[in-house]
Amino acid sequence: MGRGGAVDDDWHETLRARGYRLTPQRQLVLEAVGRLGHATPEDIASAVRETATGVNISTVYRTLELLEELGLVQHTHLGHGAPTYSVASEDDHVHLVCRDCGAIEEAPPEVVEPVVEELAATRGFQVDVGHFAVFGRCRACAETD
Amino acid sequence: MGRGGAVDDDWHETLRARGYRLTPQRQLVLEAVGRLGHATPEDIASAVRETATGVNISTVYRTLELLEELGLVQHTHLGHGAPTYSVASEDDHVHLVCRDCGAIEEAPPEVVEPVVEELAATRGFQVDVGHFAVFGRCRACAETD
DNA sequence: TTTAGTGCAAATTTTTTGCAAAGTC
DNA sequence: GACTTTGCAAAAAATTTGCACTAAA
Repeated sequence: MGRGGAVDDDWHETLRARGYRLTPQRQLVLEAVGRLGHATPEDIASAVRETATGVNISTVYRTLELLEELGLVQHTHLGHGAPTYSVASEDDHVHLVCRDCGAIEEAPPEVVEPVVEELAATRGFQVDVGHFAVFGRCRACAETD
Repeated sequence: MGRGGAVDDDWHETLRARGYRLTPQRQLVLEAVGRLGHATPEDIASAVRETATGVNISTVYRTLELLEELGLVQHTHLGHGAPTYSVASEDDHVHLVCRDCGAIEEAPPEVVEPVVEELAATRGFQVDVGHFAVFGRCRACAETD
């Protein structure tokens, strides 16, 4: 499931480099984010609660905020309510959110490449592909219709 | 400010056709949505409160839900917290949200045309261009950096 | 030991819901 | 007059914050 041993230790450095401490809660939250993929703070709290001693929900919020500030995780707004978190080291991808069933598909960034370039060229707008959210209806829902 | 007289009356029909009633609150909310552009329920409530007798916040929520169901308004998630509403009769457009200053630019749908077509062809995913939200940094913020 | 981090509980903020009164058809 | 809608207030989420206690370094 890993993508090389280095990643597993990098965050220790990242934390200490800025004077932050290494705690089991932070480790658990980071692991959960990686394991769950797109997960809301609530999802993460639940997952962590099963796996271990338990991490308080407010600690989850605080930890996610910290990890995001450090660039270890990032959040994306997928349309409904809560933002979802994922580890930043993973490849960026475009999110396809189905408005009917809520399913989330992912597509490679190349798909939106032409748009990204055009916006940069014509408007100087630098697209953050990781937060690129596309709404619509997935194949399954379109056919059910 | 109008875009033809027909539009002003159409919604009366739309409401009555389904047995809904025509109330000043509904009219005020719909007007405010059109006037404000991308507005949160809260924004709309404030705007309406100034203009008239006042419409309760819960009525604003209920009205927006109804108007959306009728296809008169639509909401878009632009990244931060609250969804924003706009009248559905206006041309669809792509939202460019700056992650630094929060500014919202709009781009014509042609910009994302190639992406829309590719997703339809390869995945059967029907993109709702009106909800297409692109995150990134606007020219001004990129230069300030 | 010293300072950061956590848990807990209370405070906020945002949206939803129940019901009686008021309004539209 | 019958049946919707609204306003109000309370109920539910979803986040945030203050503080005493615990734990890294």
